[in-house]
Amino acid sequence: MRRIDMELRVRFAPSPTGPLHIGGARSALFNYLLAQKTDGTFIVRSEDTDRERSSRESEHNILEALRWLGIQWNEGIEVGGEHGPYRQTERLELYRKYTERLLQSGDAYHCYCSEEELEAERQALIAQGETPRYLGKCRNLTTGERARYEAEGRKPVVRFRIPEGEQIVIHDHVRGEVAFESDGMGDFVIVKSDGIPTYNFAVVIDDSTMNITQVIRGEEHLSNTPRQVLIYQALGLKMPEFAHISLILNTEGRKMSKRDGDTAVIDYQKKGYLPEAIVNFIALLGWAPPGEDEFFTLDKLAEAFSLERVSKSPAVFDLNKLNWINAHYMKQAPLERLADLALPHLREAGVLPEGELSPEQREWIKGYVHAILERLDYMAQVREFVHYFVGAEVPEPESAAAADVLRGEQVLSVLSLLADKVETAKDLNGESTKGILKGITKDLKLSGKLVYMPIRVALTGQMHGPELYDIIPLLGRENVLSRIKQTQSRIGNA
RNA sequence: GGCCCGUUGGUCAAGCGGCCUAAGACACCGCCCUUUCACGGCGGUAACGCGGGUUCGAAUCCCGCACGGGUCACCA
Repeated sequence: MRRIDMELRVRFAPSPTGPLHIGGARSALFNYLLAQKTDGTFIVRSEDTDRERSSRESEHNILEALRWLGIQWNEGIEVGGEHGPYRQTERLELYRKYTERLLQSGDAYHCYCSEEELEAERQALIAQGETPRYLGKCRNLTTGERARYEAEGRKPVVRFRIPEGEQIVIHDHVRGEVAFESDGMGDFVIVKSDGIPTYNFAVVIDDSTMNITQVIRGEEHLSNTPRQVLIYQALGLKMPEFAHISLILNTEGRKMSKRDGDTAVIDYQKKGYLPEAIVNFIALLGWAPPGEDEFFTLDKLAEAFSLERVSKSPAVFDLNKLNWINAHYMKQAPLERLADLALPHLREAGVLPEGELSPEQREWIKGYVHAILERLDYMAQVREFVHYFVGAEVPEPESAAAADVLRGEQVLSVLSLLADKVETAKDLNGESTKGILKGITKDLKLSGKLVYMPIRVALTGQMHGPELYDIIPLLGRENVLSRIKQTQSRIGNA
């Protein structure tokens, strides 16, 4: 066999009717990984035959999401290649030719049934406890009958003629051999009355003409595969190999749907998750690495990936684990990058102005992110900590216990000494703050607890939180003094 | 409803007939670290859906049942 015959060609073929979902991203990823691993070709095309719901905007969004994740394609939309065009609506002429062949050979025929007629047939079958399907009313129309329908102005669809009594066996790389009987299938529509092919037809022509060697897609396509196989056979086309990967479920064990909250890649991008964390996480849904290691870059994934280790059972999307993985990558990321990521969320929180930032502001963001990094699962959470670090106002003590801390007899002297030291400090930074705090315990001969806790509550209203030597410099001299003053007067009034 | 797929701890999963008195990870709980919390370290609780076979031996193979899911569109 020549090299060219052996080259692996895989594809991701989303329908541009919405954002890229987590499940779609995983399908794309698995295809991409296999192509990378084997030096094959990864193609992205668009299945936009649903004119009602498809949009260029969605297509663009999906492509952007793939790029953001780092999933690159070397052939297809916006990239080009020898097998284009890569949008189904731009390939109509091609489908027409194949339709003609099927019509000629008798493997397909025109059907003039109206929606009402079909619906009535469906209901009747359901009432009899049978599989709702098309029974083949128009299978053998005479020319006269056809002419009469045409005269009525009916626009026909083209249906594929399902052979009787045939068994279709699919060799699936994930599921093994799966057998279907042709008898339960009705003749299905391959070309709609507006001349646009349906998915099951177009996908066959595309995969075939693009020389796809492996079709890796979601399990929801498994039941449709025998229909596609029949078309390959009728047309005498070479069939790709199949691999159907299991679905991703929500916490209730059902297929992830919009109602479960964040199901699109963009949702996570907006919340400030890192793309490498998402990739790592979804790779682990339905695929198990050979060793103990759980952290994989895209390159490492491509090295380690294989269909043999893809599991048959569906996986539940576990946000906890995503968060853990994301936190891991955040701790490794350069502070500059994290600061950029934090920026939009801090703006939204109203603590940073729009427009260009001063170098001091940039430094402040870096300091801030650094101070709270270990408590973050994803970047949008930076908003939850601003009250510690921003503003002249200190929140009321969070609890009775916190209020109690401020009732200690040493508190007022601790606070006024702190105010003195902060006011006179040459430079307020982490180091100098440590010195100040230590100095207070020394000067007043107090235990650490009697110093640190009241200061914490006086400055933040909270019993817990980030290190004081992070809070104080970031808060800034004025805010610290103002917060101290505020607490002092609260104590005085109590 | 017919057809198809699946079923190991709460979750992701290893396991491909003896190495299993079933690995690892997330979550949870406890302890340690930290003059707070978090991070980190150490430890713990927790699973082969049920019933039949096959076999000297089954989480692993076969059959049935149950449960979950997918599909049966002029959606993809």
